[in-house]
Amino acid sequence: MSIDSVRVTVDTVAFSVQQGVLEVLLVKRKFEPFKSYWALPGGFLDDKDPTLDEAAARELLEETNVGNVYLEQLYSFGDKGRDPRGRTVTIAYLALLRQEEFELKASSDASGVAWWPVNELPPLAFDHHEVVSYAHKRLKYKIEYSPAAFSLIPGKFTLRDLQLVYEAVLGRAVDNRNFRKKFLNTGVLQELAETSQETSFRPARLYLFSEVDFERLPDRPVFVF
Amino acid sequence: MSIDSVRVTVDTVAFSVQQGVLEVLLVKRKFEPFKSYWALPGGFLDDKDPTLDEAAARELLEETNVGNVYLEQLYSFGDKGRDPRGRTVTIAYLALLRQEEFELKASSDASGVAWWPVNELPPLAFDHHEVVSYAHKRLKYKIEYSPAAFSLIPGKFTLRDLQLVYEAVLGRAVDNRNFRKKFLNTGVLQELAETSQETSFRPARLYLFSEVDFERLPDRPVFVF
DNA sequence: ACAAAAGTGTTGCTACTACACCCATGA
DNA sequence: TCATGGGTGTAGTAGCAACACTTTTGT
Repeated sequence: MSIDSVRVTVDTVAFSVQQGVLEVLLVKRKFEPFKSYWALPGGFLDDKDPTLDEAAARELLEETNVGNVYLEQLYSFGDKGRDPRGRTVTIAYLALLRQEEFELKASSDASGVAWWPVNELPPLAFDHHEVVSYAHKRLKYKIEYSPAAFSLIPGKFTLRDLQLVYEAVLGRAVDNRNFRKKFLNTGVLQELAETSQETSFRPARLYLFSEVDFERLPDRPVFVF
Repeated sequence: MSIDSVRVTVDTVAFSVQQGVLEVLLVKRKFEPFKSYWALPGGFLDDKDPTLDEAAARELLEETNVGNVYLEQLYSFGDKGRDPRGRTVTIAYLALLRQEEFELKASSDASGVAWWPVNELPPLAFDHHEVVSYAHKRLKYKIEYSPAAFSLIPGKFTLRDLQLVYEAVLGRAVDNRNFRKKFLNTGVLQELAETSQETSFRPARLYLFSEVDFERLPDRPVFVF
């Protein structure tokens, strides 16, 4: 048994939607292995991290300056040979956030941080392509029965904002009549008196997501369209 | 950073249904920590294991003599303090099987192996209660949109067998008229000419699960009742 | 008046729920 | 003939998909 030669990292697939495009947060590696490749933000589990979730949050903050976001554990990857330095188990996390809320800042062991459209990724370090595609698949499921979409839009949003998130994540158009009807019927949207102003055309009504009303829904609400 | 002090184990929550009762496979620990407590079968990731899945299968076979079963990764647990020996990350697996197909055999570092009803578990080592309850929750979901239930019954089965599995896993009765109707309509059951004989009352028709027909179903078929 | 997106209603269909009784068999 | 599960049908309802046009606003 080679217990002590196993290393554990915690990496995060952070998604956001920008102008209708689903994007992933990547950092550019400054050191070997995979020097100058783009990779998921993450790093070694530290014995001081109280939990894996906190380790993921810590690494994400250190490497990209993104903090205080929705994070959930995704899957663990541990095939022999996925890291040339030796046996490495990576616990992957999923994060959902709004780009506008953060100013990206690379850590000293990276030469860059950037958002990349999930459909136009550069070559990635390790098996990070596989990790991203697993995360994307999971997000598609999540968005259909959880309030995950609301982590990707501002607190006050229009129905269009919400629909754009669904279309970006699912990768297909949805019927907007049915979309609105269905979402308004769920009762998880709180209509505001305000309207969005930034447009040169008809202003749209703003809504809030109501967490409490969401909790009142049946076990597995379905937001599919 | 304390990279080398992190240990990785792979533990399995193996479920089966026996006479309408959902049961979990446990081993009795022979050594400290938690000596003589019951625990999930599992052990340290070995550098020779090509994948985590294979590590889980290997440990399950070594510790209980159960092999060649449906296995899927569940979740990773890594809170500080969950193992008194030091930082330990456990990658938990879910297994589904039929008790009749295996003869349990404890490994030399265990003093027993047994099936325990999930609702009457003894005190467990480490945070294994949490792991089991996570696995149970996941199984409830899985059974509703995947053919997981068929891993818990023999190849040839009656609709009653199938219904008992759903009731055991979900922990509630289901309407048997609707259950039959719905399942027969999915088209994933192949009716056989044979009937089950072991009863002292009316024999029931036997069915086979058709994997190919299952693949033809929509993305997320729903077997909920 | 034009461009752009906001917003809305109806119809047909499918699929779910709820519910109660007769049937076949072995002992 | 009795006990036990095997097996079936219907009616009401809810919710989904498909589909096109009018409204509001800024320029």
